[in-house]
Amino acid sequence: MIRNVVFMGTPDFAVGTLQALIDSPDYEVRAVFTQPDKARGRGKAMQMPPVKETALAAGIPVFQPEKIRERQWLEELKRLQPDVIVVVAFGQIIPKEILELPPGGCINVHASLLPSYRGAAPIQWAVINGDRESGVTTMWMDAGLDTGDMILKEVVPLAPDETGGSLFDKLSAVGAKLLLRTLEAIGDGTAQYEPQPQESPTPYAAMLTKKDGRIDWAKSAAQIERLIRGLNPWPSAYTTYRGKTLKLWAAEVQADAGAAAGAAAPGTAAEVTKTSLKIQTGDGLLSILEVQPEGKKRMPVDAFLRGYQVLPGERFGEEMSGAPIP
RNA sequence: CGCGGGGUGGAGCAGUCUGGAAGCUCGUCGGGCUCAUAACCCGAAGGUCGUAGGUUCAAAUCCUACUCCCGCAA
Repeated sequence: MIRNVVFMGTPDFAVGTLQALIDSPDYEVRAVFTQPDKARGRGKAMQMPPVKETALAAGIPVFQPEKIRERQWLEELKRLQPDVIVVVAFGQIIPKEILELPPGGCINVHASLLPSYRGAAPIQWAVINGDRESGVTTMWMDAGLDTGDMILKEVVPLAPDETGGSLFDKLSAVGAKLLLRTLEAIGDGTAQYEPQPQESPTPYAAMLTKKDGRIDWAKSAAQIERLIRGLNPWPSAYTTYRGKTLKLWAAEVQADAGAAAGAAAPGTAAEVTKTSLKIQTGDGLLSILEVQPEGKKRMPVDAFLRGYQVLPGERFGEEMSGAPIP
C-alpha cells in the first residue's frame, strides 16, 4: 500500500509530476524537498525553484537542504514516514541511508530510455545526436547515477523539427503519467524490476553549460543543425560575428549536395542574398533562418541581413586568438 | 545597488562623442517594364526619434529621473 509520498525535485521538468501527485486522490504529498533559493537572473534577485512554487501553492511543507546528505534530513524523513520517495531532477546525490528508508523505495523519473543517456541532460543529447526516439523510464534508485532497476518505460518518437524545449515538454507530461502508473504497480505488488546492463550504450549525458553551445563550423551542417535544435531554448547555440555573440535559433541543412565544393573555410558566409544566409561548414552549407545578436531580440535572417549587411566571405565564429587559418 | 548592449515611420540598422532641416537597406500602396521573379524603373503614404522634466535662440543629439527589451554572469 502506497499512500504517503515525499517528493524531491527542482526544475520545471519536475513540476508536472509533482502536480499529478498533488491532484491524485490516492496519494498524500507529505513534504517537498528542493534546492535552496538562489540568486539568479539580472540584478541577481533571489528566485525559488519551480517545484517550490508549486508546493507552496498547494500548501505542502517545503524543505531546502543545502546538502541532503546531512544527518538532520535523514531524521526529518524518518519523521515523515514516507511509503515512497519520488525523485525527479532533484540535483543532489541522495545518500544510501535515505535510499533505503522508504518501504516502496526511492523512485526516479528519468527523461530517457535507460540505460541510454544516464546523467543530467538526457533530453538535449537525444536531440543533438539525432535519435529517432526517446522516452521516459522510472526506476528504483540505487547508489549509482541512474543505474537502478527499471520499472516502466514509455517511448516517445522525435519530430523532425524537435527542439530540446519541445521534447522537454513532451517527456515531462509523459513522466507524470508514467510515475502514477509506477506507484500503482508498486502499491499492488505487480511491479517488475528489470536490472540495467552495466554499460550504457551512450556517453554520459553530462549537464550542459553555455560553452556546449559554441558552434564548431568544422562539423557537418547536419550536426550543427541538430545542435541548434537540441540547445533550443537553453543554453542555445551560438557563434560570433564582428566580435560579438550571435545566437542561432533555427537553421536548415542545405539540400543541394554538390554545392559544397569546400572552396571556402568553415564558418565563411558562402552565399548571401537579401533574404538568406548560407554558411560553409566542414561538410555542406547551413542556411541560417533565425538569429539573435548580442543585446537584441530574436529575428528572422532577412531582418538581420537588412540591418547588418553581411558580406560574402565574412567569417563567423572567429576567435580572438587571431591565429591565421590556412 | 553584479557587468553590459539597446528602445529612431511596419522590420532591421545609421545618425548621438563634435546640438542646427530624419537617413540607409527593406516592407507597404499606386504606376511601368517583363514569359516570369526575392529582378528592374518611376511615384506615394507612413515617425510627438521609449516616457517625464531640465539646459539652450535651437535637442534624436547635452543633463536628471523613470520605464520597457535583451546579452553576460549565476
